[in-house]
Parts: sequence; C-alpha cells; structure tokens
Amino acid sequence: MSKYIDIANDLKKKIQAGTYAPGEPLPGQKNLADEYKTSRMTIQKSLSLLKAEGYLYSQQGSATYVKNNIDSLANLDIGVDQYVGISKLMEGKHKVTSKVLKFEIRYPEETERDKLSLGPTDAVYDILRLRLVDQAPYSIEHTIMPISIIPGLSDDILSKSVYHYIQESLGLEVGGAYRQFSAKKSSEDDIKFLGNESTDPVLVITNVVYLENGTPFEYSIVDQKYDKGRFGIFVPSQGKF
Amino acid sequence: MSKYIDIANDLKKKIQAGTYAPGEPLPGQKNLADEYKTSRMTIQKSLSLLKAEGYLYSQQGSATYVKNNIDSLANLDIGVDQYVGISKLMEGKHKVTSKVLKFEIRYPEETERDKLSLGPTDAVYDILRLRLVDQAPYSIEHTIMPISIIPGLSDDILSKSVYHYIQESLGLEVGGAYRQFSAKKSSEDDIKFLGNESTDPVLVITNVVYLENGTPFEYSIVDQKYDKGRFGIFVPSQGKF
DNA sequence: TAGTGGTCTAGACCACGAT
DNA sequence: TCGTGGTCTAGACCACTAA
Repeated sequence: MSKYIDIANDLKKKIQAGTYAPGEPLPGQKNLADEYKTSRMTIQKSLSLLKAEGYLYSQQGSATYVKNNIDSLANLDIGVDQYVGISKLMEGKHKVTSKVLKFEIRYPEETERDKLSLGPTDAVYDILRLRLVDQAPYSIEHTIMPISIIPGLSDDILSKSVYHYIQESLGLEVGGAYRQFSAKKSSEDDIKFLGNESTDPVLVITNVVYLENGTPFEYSIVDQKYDKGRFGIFVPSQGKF
Repeated sequence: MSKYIDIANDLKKKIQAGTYAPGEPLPGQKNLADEYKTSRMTIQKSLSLLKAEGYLYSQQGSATYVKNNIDSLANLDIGVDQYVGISKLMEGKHKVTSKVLKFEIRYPEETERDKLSLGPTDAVYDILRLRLVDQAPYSIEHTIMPISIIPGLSDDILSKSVYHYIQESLGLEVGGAYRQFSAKKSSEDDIKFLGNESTDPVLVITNVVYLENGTPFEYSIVDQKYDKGRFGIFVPSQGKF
C-alpha cells in the first residue's frame, strides 16, 4: 500500500485506541511528518482521508482535532460506505447465510441496460437471494450482473460472498457505488420470505456498483426489514479534502 | 476560492456541457496543468473532487475518463451530499414552504446531549416543522439545535431557510453531516400532518450536522412521505482521492 | 518503449487563531 | 507576532497501459 494510506490506518488505530482522545488536537502536521519520516503533503493526504470519514476536523490557525462523537460512527450497524456486501460487514459479530431463490441468465431489460451500460444482447445474471443474519430473515437482494464482467458465477459462490469472488478470483477492484434510499410497503415476496406482515414497511436500497475502471457491474435492489439495521454515513462538505 | 476548486468547477461545467463526453478521456494531467497554468498536483486535487462525486474515474497507464452513467446522478431527486435543507434543494424547480408546528426552548434530553455534545443546562430549540413542496405535504422535520451556537432563531427564519441564516447572518460554515436511513410505520403525527394512511410506510432520515470547526449544531429526525423523493449518493471506494 | 496516472518530496507563501 | 493548517509548485520516481 501507499505510505499515506498506511499512515491514515495507523492514525485511525491510535484514535480508536484512545492515544488521540476525542476533542484533543493531533501533534501537528510538521511533527507527524517528522514522526513518520515523510513530507507534510503526504501527512495532509492521510489526514484528508480521516476527515472524509468523519474522524477528524482541522481548524486553520489552530490544529487538527479528533471529533467528539465518534460513537455515532461506532453505533452504526452498517456504513453506507461499505460496498462489500453483508457477508463481510457482519464478519465475526453475526452469522450471515444466504438462500438463493432464483438464479437465471437472460437478456437485460431497458432499465438494466441503462444502469449497467449494456447492449440488448449482453446477457446478465438475474439473482434473487434471501439473506439471513443469525438464522433470521434480514433482506431480499435482487441482483443483476453482466456475465461478461463476472464470468463463472455459481450457486456456491452466491450463497457465500460474491465480492470475495470478484476480488480474489477475478482480481477486480471495486471503485465505488451509487446508492438510493427509499421506503415502500411490503410486497408479496417480502411477506413470503422476510416473514413481514402486510402492513410492515420496507427499507429499499437501490445500488449501482462500479469497478475501479468505471465499469458498472452490479445493479441491485435490496428490500430490508425495517426493524433491523440502519444505514448510516458521514457526508463531508464539498471540496474539503 | 482556491484554484483547485475553481478548476474542478470549470471541469464539471465542461462535463455537463458535453465538452468532455461520457466515456471519453480528459486531456491528461500534464495538458490540463498547462491549460490552467498550474502544476500537476493541483490538477490532481481538482480531479479527485470530481472522482469523489462520481463524475470521473482514472485508469493508471491510460487516462482519466468521464463516467458513462452520469444520468444516474442527474435523475436524482435529492443528493445525500446536500446538507443545505430542502429550501435550497428545490430552488427554482419547486415551491417549498414550511409550517412551524412547534417552536420551544428547553433543556436537552440525554440522547440530544449525547448527539450534540451538550451539558444538561445548555438550552436547545425544539422545533417541529411541516415541509410542503408545491403545497403538498412532503416531510415532518423534528430539529434540535443549541441556542448557544445558533442564537436569535425566529419563527420567520424557520419558515424560510435556517441554513441561509446560519451562513449569511451568523457567518458559520457547515462542515459535514452524519446521516442514517431507516423505515418505519406512520406515527400519529405522520397521519395527521402528512395525510398518511395508517398503513403507509415512512422514510426516516436521522441527521447530525457539524460546523466546519467540528461542532455539532443540529440533531434532526425527518419523516418523509415514502412516495416522494428518494435520497441518493455516490460512495467512492475508500482511500481513492 | 513511450506516455499515462499515482505517489512523494522539500520547499514556499498565505490565511488564520492564539497570545 | 508566532505557529498552525491550507494551498501551490516543479520536479522526481514508480506502476501501469498501450502500441
């Protein structure tokens, strides 16, 4: 990894360990540059990462401080900036399993062609999965992926972690995701598979996930039980990096 | 403004105008540096802003390209990265009005003290507003703000834009916001003020908004009609700036 | 191999806060 | 005024892609 990412991770560790306490100033860019044997520019790049994540804030003329309410971040069930799928999110804490309800190959519909930048003859996987956390229904994930980008997908991979397969076996890197949030009433499937009452609301997360090279490779619609995890994110003010 | 922000805005304009078309490469950092009479480092800082917003992606060894599906961004009703309140969001397109349902001053409860880093004797505003877009009920916003940070709040300001008051009259800058999304069933207030049926779901957005200096100044819970706007955001992969 | 973007440097100057 | 963070520079080297 690059030096500035290493330093950012080290600083984050120290913040979480309490070496740099909430409300307290960091040693100062000059000092940090000396400590890590690097330049101020590199330190600033490290700090900018932690600012974007909401750990730090800088005050010109004064210092860079650790934010007071980092507990808000820790109290999170799921961060929006996690695009790795729940398998990895829940790692250690909970047992995540998946039941594949549908796994087909077909040609894409118009919305899917639009979201994934595909032509009418570029076949896609059409996948419906029930995700369970600690054996209890958690969400229904409807996923569309182009087979040209993610070849060799199998039932076995689907019930484990698709992201692990993409990164480890295919050697692809995820570049980012575009997410939308909305609410709706329970559908037939929500009632059938999530065990919802017909009056239960559902949190809907619509995703378009991109590879590092800008290619969209996943269009998914997730129906999540409303009384389970919340999605949270820190949104830095524009241009403050 | 700084040079790198000016350049980023100029590039964004050219992308939106089609000067740099989707899928096409940008002129290259060296050329851009010459064109804008600046250094490569500064150009990279500009590009990083647009990458974080999802407009561009770079491929090492090749070039920096305009993303294909910028329409996804344009189709958005509301961006999560907008912390400016709906008054400004809907500017021009729709008429936003507010009806103040409650406006009190009291001492903060424990959750509020926690979220806003306050002591038990730091008084807060307790505000309940019904937001209407084009005369139709849109959301109910329950807002808690410390009077010490935002003094002089009035009924008149509340029915217009609080953010405008904070920035223009108080001279404060917003640094970022922490947001959580969830869904719930309609409450009594949702039925009464939003005109919901008792079976209608509600999209709930919980916010903690920070000033540039890291001070939290707003804790708000927004109940939004589920059939109205969606919230969307582009989430870049960690460390890619 | 040539040209691209990614990282890093060692300095400079400025804006701002604390004193 | 002094020290902080914010911006910017002109170059360097590396990793990678494309020809």
